[in-house]
Amino acid sequence: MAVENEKSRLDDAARAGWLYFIAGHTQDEIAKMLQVSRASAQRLVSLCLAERLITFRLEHPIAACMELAARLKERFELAHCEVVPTDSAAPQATAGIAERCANLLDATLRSETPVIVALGTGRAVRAAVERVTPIDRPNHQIVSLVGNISADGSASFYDTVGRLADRTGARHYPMPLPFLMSSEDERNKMGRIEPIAKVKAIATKADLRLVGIGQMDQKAQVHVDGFVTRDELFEMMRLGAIGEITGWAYDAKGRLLKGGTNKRLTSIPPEVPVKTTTIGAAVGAAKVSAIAAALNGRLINGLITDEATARAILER
Amino acid sequence: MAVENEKSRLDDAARAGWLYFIAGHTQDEIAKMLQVSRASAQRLVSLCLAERLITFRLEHPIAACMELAARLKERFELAHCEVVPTDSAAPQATAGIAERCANLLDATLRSETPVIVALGTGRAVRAAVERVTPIDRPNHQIVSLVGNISADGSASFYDTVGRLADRTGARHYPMPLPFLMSSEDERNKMGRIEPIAKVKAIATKADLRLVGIGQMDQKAQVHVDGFVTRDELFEMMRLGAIGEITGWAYDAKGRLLKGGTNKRLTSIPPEVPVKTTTIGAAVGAAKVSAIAAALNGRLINGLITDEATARAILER
DNA sequence: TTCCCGGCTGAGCTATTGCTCATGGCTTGG
DNA sequence: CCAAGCCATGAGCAATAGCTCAGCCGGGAA
Repeated sequence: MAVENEKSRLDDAARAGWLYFIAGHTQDEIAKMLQVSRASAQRLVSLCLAERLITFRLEHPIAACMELAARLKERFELAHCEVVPTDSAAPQATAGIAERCANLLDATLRSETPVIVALGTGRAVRAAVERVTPIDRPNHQIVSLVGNISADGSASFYDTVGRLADRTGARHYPMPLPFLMSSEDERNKMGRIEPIAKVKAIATKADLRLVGIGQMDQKAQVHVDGFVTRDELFEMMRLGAIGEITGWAYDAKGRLLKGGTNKRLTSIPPEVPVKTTTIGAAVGAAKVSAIAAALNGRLINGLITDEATARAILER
Repeated sequence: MAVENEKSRLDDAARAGWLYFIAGHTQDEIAKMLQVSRASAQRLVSLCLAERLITFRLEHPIAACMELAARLKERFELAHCEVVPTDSAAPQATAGIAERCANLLDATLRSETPVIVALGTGRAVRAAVERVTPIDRPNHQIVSLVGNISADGSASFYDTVGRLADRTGARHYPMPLPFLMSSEDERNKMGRIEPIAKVKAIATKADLRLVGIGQMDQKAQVHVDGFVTRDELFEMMRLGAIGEITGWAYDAKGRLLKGGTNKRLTSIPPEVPVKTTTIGAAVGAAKVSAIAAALNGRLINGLITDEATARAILER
């Protein structure tokens, strides 16, 4: 009898679910049809869901992305995660994630109360800044996490901070230092001088950090862009470097390396474990290890990537 | 650009649909996530549904039944249709449909305002009456559509009207006539006498008619039960009889036959096309033709059957 | 350039849904 | 047989969703 009742209850749940989701009736109508109170009809619909009698199938590429994002968020305890469809014509293209990053920046900057946004390196970050909707927010602050004076003394091409400030009217704080100093000692000295200390102080209070993630292999962006030499790169790789964020190299477990260029790096060091919302933006098979390491080491607590990369990270 | 926008809109719709149906967020939350107003989020969810980006799958035997019922209702313009799972152990069993018929009777009889229920023949109808929940409704009326005096003058075993009246305290009107009279003339004469005319008058005003559907083959219930002889049955079959409702034989197109036993039948003739809610209750492969003909001929505007039978009717 | 049109948007209202709580019937164990 | 406890029920309320309407924006024609 108990089993009988149970079965008939599930039958009714299925009926209610069908009428609700498939036939599109209201619970009131269903209640009348099944000769029960509306409250019971509601319970039946709930039961149908709870017992997984009904399943939803979303036939759209986006569905897989949402699913992956949810899994990444869960697995790495992320505050934010977005996965965009992979552009099959150009799997490395940053356009997709840049759009999402821009959207995130838009959302953050839209706030009327002053916010501080800190920016790192990376093509995606740069592209994102270009896509930010112009808006007038003079009380916001944009701060750079990396030195943006290149070796020859000119302002770097990567003047993302300036560009973003242009678009928002926000005060901006570029880091008036070379990417690398000539020695650890010199780096430490520079870190103490007033303008640098001020930038650091602001960066510490950032509400949002948006950073690129670089892999440390022969095609490492920091090397390609001429910030580190071939020898420096190789040394870091020998020390176990898998990836870098704002120049800070870390190993396969996401631990910042003690030696090599990290000693002379002027970039603002990542908080470990991260507390501020720190979104990593990166795509591509080459970056999978670097991204996974950053996630594991809690160097970032947010990720914007594409479907292929997300899948690869989860399958490791 | 138009295509671009369209695509991105569908992407958002898919995202919204995923977040709503799969992740279970509210539209308010989704609005915040997607940086749109709640109204827009609602539109996106609607769009997701409208564009059939999302589909519902109900993994339960009942789902197929609901689907079949909906198709039957549509196809034959039925006011009411129910399909129950086929009892694979006993495909002819009327238990399933009887339960539904009883439920329908319960619902009808529950009304406080007086209703008139008319009953026909059939095992399912009889079984349904037995399952009706007792309730006190002295102002309802239960009327028989068929003569319930058998050839030997005793009250028929099929005294469904009396049984139902017992359970409801309703006034009841059995039809005090044999199933068949000896001649057309006699039948017509009887039809005019006071008590019979009164029963007819009440039956005409019935709010609900619940009838069985019999097939006209060698195992026809009307013959098995001894209401018509073998010869009479064969004659009706020769005249094209496929099925019968309250004894009234009809052909494959659902047209009532002019000759044979129909001339001597005391049952109240079906309205053609039917206006009163008239529910046919029948299951079994043998009855498929008879049911289909009744549906096509608009002899009934409601059907309670099982999955196998429903499927067979629709596949004809 | 200006005007018009179509479609999108958000505000605000109403319908629908989800949930809580008090009640009562039913089962289980003594 | 009775008592205790469990679960289902329906009323009523708070949250959520759906819809209408007026206004706005962008694109195209004069």
